[in-house]
Amino acid sequence: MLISTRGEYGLRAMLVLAEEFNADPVPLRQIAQMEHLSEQYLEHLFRDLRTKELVTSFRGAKGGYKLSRPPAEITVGDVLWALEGSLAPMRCVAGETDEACQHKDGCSTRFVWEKLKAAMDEVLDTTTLADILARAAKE
Amino acid sequence: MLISTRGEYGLRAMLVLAEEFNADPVPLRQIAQMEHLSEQYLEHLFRDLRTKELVTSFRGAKGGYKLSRPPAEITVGDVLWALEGSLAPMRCVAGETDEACQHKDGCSTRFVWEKLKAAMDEVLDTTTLADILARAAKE
DNA sequence: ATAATCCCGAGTAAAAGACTAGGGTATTCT
DNA sequence: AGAATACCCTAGTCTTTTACTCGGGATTAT
Repeated sequence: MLISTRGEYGLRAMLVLAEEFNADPVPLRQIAQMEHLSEQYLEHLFRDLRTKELVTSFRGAKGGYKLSRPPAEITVGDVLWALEGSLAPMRCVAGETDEACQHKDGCSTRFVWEKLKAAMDEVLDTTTLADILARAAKE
Repeated sequence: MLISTRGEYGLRAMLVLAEEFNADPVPLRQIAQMEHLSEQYLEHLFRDLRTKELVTSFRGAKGGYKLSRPPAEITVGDVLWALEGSLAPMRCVAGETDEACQHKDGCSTRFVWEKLKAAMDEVLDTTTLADILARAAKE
């Protein structure tokens, strides 16, 4: 019941890009060094971030990545969903691949998972990268 | 980022006991049959539920398990915490084994995990087994 | 041309998850 | 007393997921 390193590292990397939003693209090597992460591992994460159109890539020398949208328009949920796949506490409320609950007799626990997911979504969908930067700046 | 089968099965089993709170102890075999679960696997879960004092066991013929407290005094969080170990999205906010965040430069993502955990705890700590039964009865 | 980058498919080692096996112990019913 | 019922406990195993590494190819600035 934990966010994996994909989500953790990915969010940290996205915050670096958020800080550099008005500058040149940032190469992964630089992010890796700043955040003490494996460059090769980051590449995998960024492949997903790119296909989900959260970042734009620039190839070749002087290349790197930039956010596709301003930091205020990217939520934590966007990032985690792209990297973790799903953020629901239970498959039956994950949406996406709507695999029905196979308990005919009305799964009584489902409403708990729905409440839990709603509470999580509330935070994930309202917190943006800009919010995090603003919060960090105050300290 | 999912609740495991431990939490899922355990909660379902606890709901059976909640329904039978005023009756005789319920043997695991019966719960296993009703919920289509492995009896042996349930035994493992109930060991944890017992050490966390959520259920009381009665050995021998006519034995089984009963809730240690009324259904209105056992929350979903109690059950899941007993079975899943921790319910935080990130180790650094899990409490318990307080392993400090090793980012000296003030981990800016931490506040997200704290908000997320708070939102989850709100649901987990306020929803009781009695609430779930009441909800299920309405349908 | 060359160096700096992103791009991509495999492969792998470790950990976690989801159980099963098989014995022991306490209690009750007959 | 003895059989049956049930909890109790330690191991072990199989599968899936996680967290990476490896090695090469494509693209672009200088």
